[in-house]
Amino acid sequence: MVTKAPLSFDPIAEAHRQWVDHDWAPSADGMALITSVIRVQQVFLGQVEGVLRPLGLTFARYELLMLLLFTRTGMLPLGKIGARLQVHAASITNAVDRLEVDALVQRRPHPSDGRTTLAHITPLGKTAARRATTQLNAQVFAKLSLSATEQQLLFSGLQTVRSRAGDFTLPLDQGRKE
Amino acid sequence: MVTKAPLSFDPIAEAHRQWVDHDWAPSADGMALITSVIRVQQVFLGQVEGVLRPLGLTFARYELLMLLLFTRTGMLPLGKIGARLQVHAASITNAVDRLEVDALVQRRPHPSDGRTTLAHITPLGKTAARRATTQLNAQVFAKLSLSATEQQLLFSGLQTVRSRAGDFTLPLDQGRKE
DNA sequence: CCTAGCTACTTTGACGTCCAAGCACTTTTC
DNA sequence: GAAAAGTGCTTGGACGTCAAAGTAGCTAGG
Repeated sequence: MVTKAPLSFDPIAEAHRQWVDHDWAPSADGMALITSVIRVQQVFLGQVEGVLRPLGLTFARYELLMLLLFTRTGMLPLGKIGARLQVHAASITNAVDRLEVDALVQRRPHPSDGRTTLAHITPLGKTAARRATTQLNAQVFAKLSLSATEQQLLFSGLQTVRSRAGDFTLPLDQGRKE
Repeated sequence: MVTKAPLSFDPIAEAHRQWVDHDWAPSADGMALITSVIRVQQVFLGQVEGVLRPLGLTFARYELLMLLLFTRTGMLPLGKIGARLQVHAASITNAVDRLEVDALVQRRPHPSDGRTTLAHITPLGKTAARRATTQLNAQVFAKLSLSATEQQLLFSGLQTVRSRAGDFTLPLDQGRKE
């Protein structure tokens, strides 16, 4: 987590100032926003992994486990998992490999399509996923130190970005409020 | 960048629904927000690195270069760089190693403190940094597809998160608006 | 002085991500 | 039906991040 003494100024606001000083003002806000998202991700991911590490999980594996946990049959083709989690197929292969080593997931051949492999969550995997969720909820998700309004605003703005990035297309024009 | 066909629903909104269904409602918003930030970071970073790759840079190295570029003397101790960019010392060592291979940066001994190493940006490094900035500004930072208001709102919310995470402490109570 | 304790940086190792290639198994096409 | 094209997963390589351990060099306390 790096855990250093805090700076006495906001480094991103400082970068924004530099951008304006260098006549890049039109891009300054965009730069600051993108840099902020990257940094906040680092902060959040650090908190999440801090909770998961003692449980022998990482966020990538946790997400995969939860996806399977929420599935009626407890299994999903690796390809679908990649589409849902928005990660490269190679990353899924990697994650499933490690989950399989820990016996939290098991690979199974697809009954009708020989190319496809299914990832199936084991009882051990379900237990691990539930326990991790309990801890994440208590130690991270429920303590964001942001007002409900702020959280809603942030989520909504980020949803717009995701939507425009082509992550998904909402049936209606939700996710936007002019 | 993954570049897959978009889903017909928002996967994070779906996860939020699952959280509520499983009686984890109090943590659902936090989970959704954190997951959103992690995903949006992936999107932004992908766009940025897409521009930088042809230039032989990564975002980590670009940030380091810009930090040096903005310095009067063009040099900074590795430790300070780590503090400013909020990354682990080992990551700085790694980044400087690679930048040095490309002759964009040069390591120099600190004049008075034998433990400290300075990273000094070369003329080649300055050129690379400026060219990269021009492209990033034009192709990414200036085209965020968000209204100025939305950007401002997002930035502000994220700044609050960073501030509360201990990244920095503002002299006044800026960065918050109740 | 000289040892004990910091500090600053590097090294090594574990993971995650992506890209590019390679394989094997469909599906299409003629 | 056999070749061509497409799909799904795995492999190997390049990078980035962090944690932990190791190595100099600085700084205090006795």
